[in-house]
Amino acid sequence: MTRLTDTFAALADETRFAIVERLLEAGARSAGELADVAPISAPAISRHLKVLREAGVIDQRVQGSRRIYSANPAAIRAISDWTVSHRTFWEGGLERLAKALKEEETDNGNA
Amino acid sequence: MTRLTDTFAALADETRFAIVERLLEAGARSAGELADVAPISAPAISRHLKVLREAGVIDQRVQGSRRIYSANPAAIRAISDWTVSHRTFWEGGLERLAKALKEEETDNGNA
DNA sequence: TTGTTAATTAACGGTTGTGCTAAATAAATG
DNA sequence: CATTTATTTAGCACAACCGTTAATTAACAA
Repeated sequence: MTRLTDTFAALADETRFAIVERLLEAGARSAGELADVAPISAPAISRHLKVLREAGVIDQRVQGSRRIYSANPAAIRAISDWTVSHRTFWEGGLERLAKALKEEETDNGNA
Repeated sequence: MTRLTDTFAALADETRFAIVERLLEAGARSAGELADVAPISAPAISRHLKVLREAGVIDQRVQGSRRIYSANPAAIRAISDWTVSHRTFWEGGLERLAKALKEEETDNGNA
């Protein structure tokens, strides 16, 4: 189990956050396909991927000469769980969550 | 509007995370009352509070010679909103969320 | 106004993070 | 087998982060 602070540290960098968002929205991608998230060198991207991987935010699988990365659901869920554990503080009532849930049930569209 | 990466950066430090958790769980506290979250000097705590404040994670109000700090609901909500915006990725179905919500409705206890 | 308490700011040093270029590794291709 | 492509590792520089002690600011109390 990685600490939540490590997860936050991994997501605290704009480039890494952009990488994770890309993986969340577009699905698994190779290192090369993630190169355009920021105007930095390939080695810099590679190191960001390493940081994310070591924090457990993304997973890696090797496919030939490519390394395919994907977001780790558990990491995002851990963050969500933390906010939920304090939900009564930041959310006055249940209306908003209930409404969102209801919309999903009927709507069933994606983000 | 603060960027989410700034919020994550603020919460990426163990001491700052502990401060925020204390404020979330125990409510508003003065700087002095937060001193015991970590075995570090008062100036160190003070600077962490400044980082959290500048990131919009906590609010400060002055009361005589004390500075009273409190968690900013909007910051936590922003994190929650982000996870929710990607919920379909990390949450296979709605069962878990629906269950948690249902428990809250009847139970209504806190964390 | 003198002293005490609460908290911050200033100045310094050590560690960590992030970028670069160059080099290395490993698979795919001719 | 030589070359190209994909990606990482190595080594270096610079900026940011975090802790400390000393000094400062502000409110409170005698």
